[in-house]
Amino acid sequence: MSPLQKDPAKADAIIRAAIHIFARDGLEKGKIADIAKEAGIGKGTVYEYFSSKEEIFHAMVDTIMNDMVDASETLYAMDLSPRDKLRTFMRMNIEIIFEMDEAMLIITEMWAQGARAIQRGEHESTQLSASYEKMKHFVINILKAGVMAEDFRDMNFDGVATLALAFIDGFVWQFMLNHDRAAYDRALVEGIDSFMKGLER
Amino acid sequence: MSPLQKDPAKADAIIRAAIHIFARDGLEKGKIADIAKEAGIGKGTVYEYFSSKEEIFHAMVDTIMNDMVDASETLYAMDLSPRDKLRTFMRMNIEIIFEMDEAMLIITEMWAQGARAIQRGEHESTQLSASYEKMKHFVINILKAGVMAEDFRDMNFDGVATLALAFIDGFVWQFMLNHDRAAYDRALVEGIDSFMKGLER
DNA sequence: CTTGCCTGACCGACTGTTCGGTCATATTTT
DNA sequence: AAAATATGACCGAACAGTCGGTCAGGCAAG
Repeated sequence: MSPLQKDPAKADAIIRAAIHIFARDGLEKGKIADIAKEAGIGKGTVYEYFSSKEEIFHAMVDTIMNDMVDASETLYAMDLSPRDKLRTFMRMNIEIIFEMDEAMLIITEMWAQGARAIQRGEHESTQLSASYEKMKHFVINILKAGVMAEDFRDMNFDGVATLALAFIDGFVWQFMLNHDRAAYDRALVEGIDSFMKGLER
Repeated sequence: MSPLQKDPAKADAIIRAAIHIFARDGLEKGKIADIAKEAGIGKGTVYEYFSSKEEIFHAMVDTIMNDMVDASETLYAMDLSPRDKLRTFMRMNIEIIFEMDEAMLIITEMWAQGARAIQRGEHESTQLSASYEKMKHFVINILKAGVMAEDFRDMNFDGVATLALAFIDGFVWQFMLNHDRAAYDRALVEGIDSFMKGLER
């Protein structure tokens, strides 16, 4: 499971290479040989650091989700009124995810993989949903602060946080297949405005 | 790419079998042999109806997206006030997608595939986004009717429709990895309420 | 007999993983 | 200091399993 001892920097280089290759070719079609080449090492060496392709998947998801949660945490730490904070949190989160476009493709595939596992009756998919829960708690806390400050109406926090995260993901989603920057900006502004309006007292 | 002379019912049976197998095993790992067995025919016969695995993908996406658009169209045709219509449209659409859970998994993978193609510079991904545009237009028309009837405030229709669809997709998404029915119901009610509240005048 | 669908054994390309061997560097010995 | 030795990171050729696609023959209908 763990990047064995050895040189952690090299393990990280392999992960970065893997993100690049798997984003380009897909989880199944992405070849270990290509990852090795991309990382500037031999194919055999990859197996000195990770014992299987699957283990690379896991390490990769950890890296990606940590990056995402870290970014969200930074946004969450901003010193703003709840209203402005929520608005900025949503907008910036979307921007960040867009910039992590390679990661997004991988997460999409891993998500499908996790959903299949669940439908098969396995309950393993904690890796992705744990990160998701963390992000949801950021939103919930902002919402609670907003109600406390009388910025927002009273609400079911979990439901509204779900709406917020659904919007973020669904939005990124839609524009994965439609790189129309102008439409994107317009929709983002109006979408967030409309969402914020629904929170008013 | 070509549909087929031959027996269209058998072609359809192959598609249905393919949806089942690919949802279970993934697009890459799903085997033609398994699809044939599931459809109750020999592997060679599959190739009488489709010339390649890729062609099965395309036909499958067509079938799935047609089913989804048809379902949305039925909802869209309901005779309700814009307010109730939008509410019902969103709720029912989510229910329908949940019931098409196998299809959802496949669309997720195809979506990632399409996004990769676009990042590669190819502009092919019309198949999925065309259906998406249709659904968006249903929403836009309901919104327009709502403004006309003075149910809703004035708005940027495209932006709000994007929000609505993002919510639908993102919502289904979140619960692909978390089959908590109670949480799902609560979040859905509150999410839609909040969304609708953002549309008030 | 001819036509045409149907079949599954077969082929060959592909790729995750293994493993015996190489070599740069560290450590010990002289 | 220099030689001898030990270590383990590194490598890629070879292996073994997998699967999409083909095709020569089977079988039913007319």
